[in-house]
Amino acid sequence: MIQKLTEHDRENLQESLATSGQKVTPQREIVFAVLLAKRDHPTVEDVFQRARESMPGLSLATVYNCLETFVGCGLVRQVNHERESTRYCPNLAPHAHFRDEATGHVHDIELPPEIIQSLRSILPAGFNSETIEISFRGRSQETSPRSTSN
Amino acid sequence: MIQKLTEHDRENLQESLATSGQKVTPQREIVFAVLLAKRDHPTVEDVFQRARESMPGLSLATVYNCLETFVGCGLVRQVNHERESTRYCPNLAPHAHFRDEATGHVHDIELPPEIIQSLRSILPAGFNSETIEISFRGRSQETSPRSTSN
DNA sequence: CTTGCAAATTGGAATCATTCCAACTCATTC
DNA sequence: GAATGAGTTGGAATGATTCCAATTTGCAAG
Repeated sequence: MIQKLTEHDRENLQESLATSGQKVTPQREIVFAVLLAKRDHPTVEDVFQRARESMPGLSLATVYNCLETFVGCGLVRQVNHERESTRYCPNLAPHAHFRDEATGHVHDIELPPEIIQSLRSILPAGFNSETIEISFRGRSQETSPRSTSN
Repeated sequence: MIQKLTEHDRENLQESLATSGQKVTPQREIVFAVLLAKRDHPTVEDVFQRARESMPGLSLATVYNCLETFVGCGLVRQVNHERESTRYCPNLAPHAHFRDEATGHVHDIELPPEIIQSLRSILPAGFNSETIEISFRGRSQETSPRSTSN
Protein backbone atom coordinates (compact mmCIF):
# COMPACT_ATOMS: atom_id res chain seq x y z
CA MET A 1 0.00 0.00 0.00
CA ILE A 2 1.29 3.40 -0.97
CA GLN A 3 2.21 6.05 1.58
CA LYS A 4 0.54 9.39 1.39
CA LEU A 5 2.73 12.10 -0.07
CA THR A 6 4.85 14.05 2.34
CA GLU A 7 4.11 17.71 2.80
CA HIS A 8 7.11 18.51 0.70
CA ASP A 9 6.32 16.17 -2.16
CA ARG A 10 2.78 17.34 -2.26
CA GLU A 11 3.87 20.93 -2.56
CA ASN A 12 6.24 20.00 -5.28
CA LEU A 13 3.44 18.27 -7.13
CA GLN A 14 1.07 21.15 -6.60
CA GLU A 15 3.53 23.75 -7.81
CA SER A 16 4.71 21.85 -10.84
CA LEU A 17 1.17 21.24 -11.92
CA ALA A 18 0.22 24.83 -11.26
CA THR A 19 2.90 26.18 -13.55
CA SER A 20 1.18 24.48 -16.44
CA GLY A 21 -2.24 25.44 -15.21
CA GLN A 22 -3.24 22.09 -13.80
CA LYS A 23 -4.55 20.88 -10.51
CA VAL A 24 -3.79 18.26 -7.96
CA THR A 25 -6.30 15.44 -8.02
CA PRO A 26 -6.51 12.33 -5.89
CA GLN A 27 -5.49 10.23 -8.87
CA ARG A 28 -2.47 12.37 -9.55
CA GLU A 29 -1.44 12.24 -5.95
CA ILE A 30 -1.52 8.50 -5.91
CA VAL A 31 0.26 8.05 -9.19
CA PHE A 32 2.95 10.45 -8.09
CA ALA A 33 3.25 8.72 -4.74
CA VAL A 34 3.67 5.41 -6.51
CA LEU A 35 6.54 6.79 -8.51
CA LEU A 36 8.23 8.13 -5.44
CA ALA A 37 7.63 5.05 -3.35
CA LYS A 38 9.55 2.56 -5.42
CA ARG A 39 12.03 3.89 -7.84
CA ASP A 40 12.43 0.87 -9.99
CA HIS A 41 11.46 2.44 -13.30
CA PRO A 42 8.03 0.94 -13.37
CA THR A 43 6.11 0.48 -16.58
CA VAL A 44 2.73 2.09 -16.95
CA GLU A 45 1.21 -1.24 -16.16
CA ASP A 46 3.28 -1.49 -12.97
CA VAL A 47 2.17 1.92 -11.87
CA PHE A 48 -1.39 0.99 -12.62
CA GLN A 49 -1.23 -2.14 -10.51
CA ARG A 50 0.40 -0.43 -7.57
CA ALA A 51 -1.86 2.58 -7.64
CA ARG A 52 -4.91 0.37 -7.75
CA GLU A 53 -4.08 -1.03 -4.38
CA SER A 54 -4.86 2.35 -2.93
CA MET A 55 -7.54 3.33 -5.40
CA PRO A 56 -9.29 0.35 -6.89
CA GLY A 57 -11.41 2.35 -9.29
CA LEU A 58 -8.47 4.00 -10.98
CA SER A 59 -8.37 3.46 -14.70
CA LEU A 60 -5.45 2.70 -16.92
CA ALA A 61 -6.30 5.66 -19.12
CA THR A 62 -5.92 7.92 -16.13
CA VAL A 63 -2.53 6.51 -15.34
CA TYR A 64 -1.47 7.28 -18.87
CA ASN A 65 -2.90 10.75 -18.52
CA CYS A 66 -1.22 11.43 -15.20
CA LEU A 67 2.15 10.26 -16.41
CA GLU A 68 1.88 12.33 -19.53
CA THR A 69 0.97 15.32 -17.44
CA PHE A 70 3.92 14.76 -15.13
CA VAL A 71 6.32 14.46 -18.01
CA GLY A 72 4.81 17.61 -19.45
CA CYS A 73 5.46 19.64 -16.35
CA GLY A 74 8.87 18.20 -15.71
CA LEU A 75 8.08 16.12 -12.67
CA VAL A 76 9.06 12.88 -14.21
CA ARG A 77 11.18 11.60 -17.02
CA GLN A 78 10.47 9.05 -19.63
CA VAL A 79 12.91 6.26 -20.16
CA ASN A 80 12.86 3.99 -23.12
CA HIS A 81 14.56 0.74 -23.50
CA GLU A 82 14.34 -1.07 -26.76
CA ARG A 83 11.50 -3.45 -27.33
CA GLU A 84 9.85 -2.73 -24.06
CA SER A 85 7.13 -0.60 -22.74
CA THR A 86 7.98 2.92 -21.86
CA ARG A 87 9.31 3.35 -18.40
CA TYR A 88 9.20 6.33 -16.15
CA CYS A 89 11.37 7.52 -13.35
CA PRO A 90 11.23 10.54 -11.09
CA ASN A 91 14.98 10.99 -10.89
CA LEU A 92 15.49 14.35 -12.49
CA ALA A 93 19.20 14.60 -11.85
CA PRO A 94 21.11 13.87 -15.04
CA HIS A 95 21.76 10.19 -15.07
CA ALA A 96 22.22 7.30 -17.40
CA HIS A 97 20.55 3.93 -17.21
CA PHE A 98 22.02 0.52 -17.03
CA ARG A 99 19.83 -2.31 -18.16
CA ASP A 100 20.83 -5.67 -16.76
CA GLU A 101 20.05 -8.17 -19.45
CA ALA A 102 20.07 -11.04 -17.03
CA THR A 103 17.51 -9.71 -14.61
CA GLY A 104 15.80 -7.02 -16.63
CA HIS A 105 16.53 -4.54 -13.87
CA VAL A 106 17.30 -0.96 -14.65
CA HIS A 107 19.82 0.94 -12.58
CA ASP A 108 20.49 4.62 -12.53
CA ILE A 109 24.06 5.62 -13.17
CA GLU A 110 25.16 9.00 -12.02
CA LEU A 111 26.44 11.26 -14.76
CA PRO A 112 29.27 13.59 -13.82
CA PRO A 113 28.82 17.06 -15.31
CA GLU A 114 32.13 16.82 -17.16
CA ILE A 115 30.79 13.93 -19.15
CA ILE A 116 27.70 15.83 -20.09
CA GLN A 117 29.86 18.74 -21.08
CA SER A 118 32.04 16.64 -23.28
CA LEU A 119 29.05 14.94 -24.82
CA ARG A 120 27.51 18.25 -25.73
CA SER A 121 30.78 19.30 -27.22
CA ILE A 122 30.71 16.57 -29.83
CA LEU A 123 27.58 17.94 -31.42
CA PRO A 124 28.30 19.67 -34.69
CA ALA A 125 27.56 23.39 -34.91
CA GLY A 126 23.88 24.09 -35.32
CA PHE A 127 22.74 21.17 -33.26
CA ASN A 128 21.10 22.17 -30.03
CA SER A 129 20.07 19.39 -27.81
CA GLU A 130 17.71 19.75 -24.92
CA THR A 131 17.92 16.16 -23.91
CA ILE A 132 20.57 13.50 -23.82
CA GLU A 133 19.69 9.93 -23.18
CA ILE A 134 22.34 7.38 -22.38
CA SER A 135 21.73 3.76 -21.78
CA PHE A 136 24.04 0.89 -21.17
CA ARG A 137 23.06 -2.68 -21.45
CA GLY A 138 24.96 -5.61 -20.14
CA ARG A 139 25.30 -7.71 -17.04
CA SER A 140 26.06 -6.74 -13.53
CA GLN A 141 27.25 -8.85 -10.66
CA GLU A 142 24.59 -7.86 -8.24
CA THR A 143 26.35 -9.32 -5.27
CA SER A 144 24.62 -7.12 -2.77
CA PRO A 145 20.97 -7.01 -3.62
CA ARG A 146 20.61 -3.29 -4.06
CA SER A 147 18.56 -3.93 -7.13
CA THR A 148 17.45 -0.62 -8.51
CA SER A 149 18.81 2.59 -7.20
CA ASN A 150 18.15 6.19 -7.82
CA MET B 1 14.39 0.96 -57.25
CA ILE B 2 17.15 -0.56 -55.19
CA GLN B 3 20.60 -1.23 -56.60
CA LYS B 4 21.97 -4.71 -56.46
CA LEU B 5 24.53 -5.24 -53.75
CA THR B 6 28.12 -4.62 -54.67
CA GLU B 7 30.48 -7.54 -54.70
CA HIS B 8 31.90 -6.33 -51.43
CA ASP B 9 28.61 -5.83 -49.65
CA ARG B 10 27.37 -9.15 -50.76
CA GLU B 11 30.44 -10.86 -49.38
CA ASN B 12 30.01 -9.02 -46.14
CA LEU B 13 26.43 -10.19 -45.96
CA GLN B 14 27.33 -13.74 -46.85
CA GLU B 15 30.09 -13.95 -44.28
CA SER B 16 28.18 -12.38 -41.45
CA LEU B 17 25.28 -14.69 -42.03
CA ALA B 18 27.57 -17.67 -42.33
CA THR B 19 29.13 -17.08 -38.95
CA SER B 20 25.77 -17.68 -37.37
CA GLY B 21 24.98 -20.53 -39.68
CA GLN B 22 22.61 -18.73 -41.96
CA LYS B 23 22.33 -18.25 -45.64
CA VAL B 24 21.96 -15.50 -48.13
CA THR B 25 18.50 -15.39 -49.63
CA PRO B 26 17.04 -13.06 -52.22
CA GLN B 27 14.90 -11.45 -49.55
CA ARG B 28 17.86 -10.85 -47.30
CA GLU B 29 19.84 -9.38 -50.15
CA ILE B 30 17.14 -6.92 -50.93
CA VAL B 31 16.50 -5.93 -47.37
CA PHE B 32 20.20 -5.43 -46.82
CA ALA B 33 20.50 -3.45 -50.01
CA VAL B 34 17.66 -1.24 -48.90
CA LEU B 35 19.46 -0.46 -45.67
CA LEU B 36 22.64 0.39 -47.48
CA ALA B 37 20.95 2.40 -50.18
CA LYS B 38 19.42 5.10 -48.04
CA ARG B 39 20.81 5.52 -44.61
CA ASP B 40 18.02 7.45 -43.09
CA HIS B 41 17.22 5.10 -40.23
CA PRO B 42 14.15 3.66 -41.86
CA THR B 43 11.41 2.03 -39.87
CA VAL B 44 10.48 -1.53 -40.60
CA GLU B 45 7.57 -0.23 -42.58
CA ASP B 46 9.89 1.99 -44.62
CA VAL B 47 12.14 -0.91 -45.39
CA PHE B 48 9.14 -2.96 -46.35
CA GLN B 49 7.87 -0.34 -48.79
CA ARG B 50 11.24 0.18 -50.40
CA ALA B 51 12.04 -3.48 -50.67
CA ARG B 52 8.69 -4.19 -52.25
CA GLU B 53 9.56 -2.04 -55.19
CA SER B 54 12.13 -4.63 -56.14
CA MET B 55 10.28 -7.65 -54.83
CA PRO B 56 6.54 -7.15 -54.80
CA GLY B 57 5.76 -10.45 -53.12
CA LEU B 58 7.90 -9.76 -50.10
CA SER B 59 6.05 -10.00 -46.85
CA LEU B 60 6.25 -7.78 -43.82
CA ALA B 61 6.97 -10.76 -41.61
CA THR B 62 10.01 -11.51 -43.69
CA VAL B 63 11.28 -8.00 -43.31
CA TYR B 64 10.98 -8.37 -39.56
CA ASN B 65 12.78 -11.68 -39.79
CA CYS B 66 15.57 -10.35 -41.95
CA LEU B 67 16.17 -7.37 -39.72
CA GLU B 68 16.22 -9.50 -36.64
CA THR B 69 18.68 -11.82 -38.30
CA PHE B 70 20.90 -8.91 -39.27
CA VAL B 71 20.88 -7.52 -35.79
CA GLY B 72 21.67 -10.97 -34.51
CA CYS B 73 24.74 -11.33 -36.63
CA GLY B 74 25.92 -7.79 -36.08
CA LEU B 75 25.27 -6.45 -39.54
CA VAL B 76 22.88 -3.82 -38.40
CA ARG B 77 22.04 -1.94 -35.28
CA GLN B 78 18.75 -1.19 -33.71
CA VAL B 79 17.93 2.34 -32.79
CA ASN B 80 15.07 3.27 -30.60
CA HIS B 81 13.59 6.63 -30.15
CA GLU B 82 10.83 7.09 -27.68
CA ARG B 83 7.28 6.56 -28.77
CA GLU B 84 8.21 5.53 -32.22
CA SER B 85 8.69 2.39 -34.13
CA THR B 86 12.02 0.75 -33.92
CA ARG B 87 14.50 2.04 -36.38
CA TYR B 88 17.51 0.37 -37.88
CA CYS B 89 20.77 1.59 -39.26
CA PRO B 90 23.74 -0.15 -40.77
CA ASN B 91 26.32 2.22 -39.30
CA LEU B 92 28.35 -0.01 -37.04
CA ALA B 93 30.91 2.55 -36.02
CA PRO B 94 30.20 3.78 -32.53
CA HIS B 95 27.96 6.75 -32.87
CA ALA B 96 25.23 8.61 -31.14
CA HIS B 97 21.98 9.77 -32.62
CA PHE B 98 20.50 13.19 -32.82
CA ARG B 99 16.79 13.38 -33.25
CA ASP B 100 15.58 16.64 -34.67
CA GLU B 101 12.26 17.32 -33.06
CA ALA B 102 11.25 19.76 -35.74
CA THR B 103 11.72 17.50 -38.72
CA GLY B 104 11.78 14.06 -37.15
CA HIS B 105 15.09 13.39 -38.85
CA VAL B 106 17.73 11.33 -37.17
CA HIS B 107 21.37 12.18 -37.61
CA ASP B 108 24.37 10.14 -36.69
CA ILE B 109 26.87 11.85 -34.45
CA GLU B 110 30.36 10.51 -34.39
CA LEU B 111 31.56 9.35 -31.01
CA PRO B 112 35.24 9.92 -30.23
CA PRO B 113 36.79 6.95 -28.45
CA GLU B 114 37.75 9.09 -25.46
CA ILE B 115 34.12 9.75 -24.79
CA ILE B 116 33.28 6.10 -24.88
CA GLN B 117 36.17 5.46 -22.56
CA SER B 118 35.04 8.02 -20.08
CA LEU B 119 31.49 6.79 -20.26
CA ARG B 120 32.55 3.28 -19.48
CA SER B 121 34.57 4.59 -16.60
CA ILE B 122 31.53 5.93 -14.80
CA LEU B 123 30.03 2.49 -14.44
CA PRO B 124 30.31 1.19 -10.90
CA ALA B 125 32.41 -1.90 -10.33
CA GLY B 126 30.63 -5.06 -11.36
CA PHE B 127 28.75 -3.47 -14.22
CA ASN B 128 29.85 -4.71 -17.58
CA SER B 129 28.23 -3.10 -20.50
CA GLU B 130 28.30 -4.50 -23.98
CA THR B 131 26.31 -1.69 -25.46
CA ILE B 132 26.01 2.01 -24.95
CA GLU B 133 23.26 3.95 -26.56
CA ILE B 134 23.30 7.70 -26.63
CA SER B 135 20.66 9.87 -28.09
CA PHE B 136 20.23 13.57 -28.20
CA ARG B 137 17.03 15.26 -29.03
CA GLY B 138 16.59 18.87 -29.95
CA ARG B 139 16.61 21.11 -32.95
CA SER B 140 19.17 21.64 -35.59
CA GLN B 141 19.55 24.49 -38.01
CA GLU B 142 19.67 22.42 -41.10
CA THR B 143 20.88 25.22 -43.31
CA SER B 144 22.39 22.98 -45.89
CA PRO B 145 20.00 20.17 -46.62
CA ARG B 146 22.23 17.29 -45.65
CA SER B 147 19.30 15.72 -43.98
CA THR B 148 20.38 12.43 -42.55
CA SER B 149 23.95 11.40 -42.52
CA ASN B 150 25.79 8.34 -41.52
C1' DC C 1 16.58 -36.33 -62.03
C1' DT C 2 13.51 -37.30 -57.87
C1' DT C 3 12.99 -37.47 -52.82
C1' DG C 4 13.43 -35.63 -48.45
C1' DC C 5 14.78 -32.27 -45.31
C1' DA C 6 15.70 -28.09 -42.96
C1' DA C 7 15.61 -23.38 -43.37
C1' DA C 8 13.16 -19.50 -44.94
C1' DT C 9 9.10 -17.25 -46.28
C1' DT C 10 4.30 -16.08 -46.19
C1' DG C 11 -0.37 -14.20 -44.71
C1' DG C 12 -3.18 -13.85 -41.29
C1' DA C 13 -4.37 -14.02 -36.64
C1' DA C 14 -3.03 -12.69 -32.02
C1' DT C 15 -0.86 -9.72 -28.68
C1' DC C 16 0.50 -5.73 -26.36
C1' DA C 17 1.22 -0.92 -25.52
C1' DT C 18 -0.80 3.16 -26.38
C1' DT C 19 -4.25 6.51 -28.01
C1' DC C 20 -8.74 8.02 -28.82
C1' DC C 21 -13.33 9.14 -27.72
C1' DA C 22 -17.75 9.95 -25.90
C1' DA C 23 -20.04 9.76 -21.56
C1' DC C 24 -19.76 10.90 -16.91
C1' DT C 25 -18.19 13.23 -12.43
C1' DC C 26 -17.17 16.88 -9.73
C1' DA C 27 -15.77 21.30 -8.14
C1' DT C 28 -16.40 26.07 -9.14
C1' DT C 29 -18.67 30.15 -10.82
C1' DC C 30 -22.42 33.02 -11.91
C1' DG D 1 -28.90 25.12 -8.82
C1' DA D 2 -27.56 25.54 -13.92
C1' DA D 3 -23.57 26.10 -16.72
C1' DT D 4 -18.73 25.43 -17.39
C1' DG D 5 -14.61 23.01 -17.79
C1' DA D 6 -11.06 20.10 -16.24
C1' DG D 7 -10.36 15.46 -15.10
C1' DT D 8 -11.66 10.69 -15.20
C1' DT D 9 -13.45 6.46 -17.06
C1' DG D 10 -14.18 2.17 -19.96
C1' DG D 11 -14.16 0.54 -24.09
C1' DA D 12 -13.11 0.72 -28.78
C1' DA D 13 -9.49 1.68 -32.17
C1' DT D 14 -4.80 1.83 -33.71
C1' DG D 15 -0.18 0.44 -34.72
C1' DA D 16 3.89 -2.10 -34.06
C1' DT D 17 5.37 -6.47 -33.41
C1' DT D 18 5.11 -11.46 -32.68
C1' DC D 19 3.29 -15.86 -33.46
C1' DC D 20 1.90 -19.71 -36.09
C1' DA D 21 0.62 -23.06 -39.37
C1' DA D 22 0.96 -23.78 -44.13
C1' DT D 23 3.89 -23.35 -48.10
C1' DT D 24 8.03 -22.77 -50.75
C1' DT D 25 12.85 -23.07 -51.59
C1' DG D 26 17.49 -24.74 -51.99
C1' DC D 27 20.23 -28.42 -51.44
C1' DA D 28 22.08 -33.03 -50.55
C1' DA D 29 21.62 -37.89 -51.04
C1' DG D 30 20.16 -41.51 -53.43
